Amino acid sequence: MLSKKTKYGIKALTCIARQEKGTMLQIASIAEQENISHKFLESILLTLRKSGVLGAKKGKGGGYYLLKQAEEVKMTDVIRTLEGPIAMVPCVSLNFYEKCDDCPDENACAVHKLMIQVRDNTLDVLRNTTLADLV
Amino acid sequence: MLSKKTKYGIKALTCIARQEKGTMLQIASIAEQENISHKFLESILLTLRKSGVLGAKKGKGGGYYLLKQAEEVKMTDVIRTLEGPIAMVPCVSLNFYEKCDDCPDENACAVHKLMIQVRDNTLDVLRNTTLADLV
DNA sequence: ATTAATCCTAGTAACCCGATAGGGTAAATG
DNA sequence: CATTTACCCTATCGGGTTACTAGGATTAAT
Repeated sequence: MLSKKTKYGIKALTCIARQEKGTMLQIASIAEQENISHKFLESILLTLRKSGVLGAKKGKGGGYYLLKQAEEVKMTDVIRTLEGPIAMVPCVSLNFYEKCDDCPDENACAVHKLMIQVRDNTLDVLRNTTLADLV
Repeated sequence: MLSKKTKYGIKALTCIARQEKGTMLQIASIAEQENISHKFLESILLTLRKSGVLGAKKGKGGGYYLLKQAEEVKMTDVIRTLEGPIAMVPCVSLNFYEKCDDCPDENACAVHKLMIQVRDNTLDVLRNTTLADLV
């Protein structure tokens, strides 16, 4: 299940991407448009800024803006930043790999085999979808 | 993330499927083979029995056995039984649909659009993988 | 100086997951 | 028929995560 954090994050990004280039969008404005708790959204945008997708300007007239072209913001990156692993099981995760404590042999594991396929198909979608495709 | 419940369930099913037809496999035996807590596995197999995939025989010499051909046990069914929805967001779930409380218009929602694609790709894999493919 | 905005740390209530406890029930065996 | 074996079922609990909140610090325009 996708967390609300990720869901809100993607929605916020599309809001910002729809903005004319060079203009700012404020937390309050996004929160109202998308029915998101202001404070919660604040923490989400902070994470996105730290990850390098968003820039922010403080003070009066400040707000958030995209640092990259919308075409360059891949969904894989956004989801990994906000949600964590894309794989359904740590032992098939590319970026967050972890061995299972049960399972002496990964290659013999039915779940492993199955989840690699699921992961590859999901990655295929997420890698080829950018923010530009969503606005 | 796949819950351990589902993970263990799939592993247990493959154990049972590997068995010669007509023979029983006991909880204790599966638990030991796959390093799963005996009691936890018990509750998982119970769920699978109630869903109609497994049959059980009580008493001495009892155990679990497949009620269907391994080729007929689709991963979609198993996962829906143990994990619940396959979709990453309730608003794109076929079997567990739920409207989002934010989101006035689903068709205008970026997350919705994206997650439908992910769902379709995942379903494609899970529908075309049966227990027989995993043993 | 004041106001408006982001930045940042901490905390918390509610929920879910994995596991356990403890007995109940059915069936085979001697 | 008693005993043992193995599944059936409910309840509970600790720990972790999620979604959200509080409260102020910092920065920048007016």
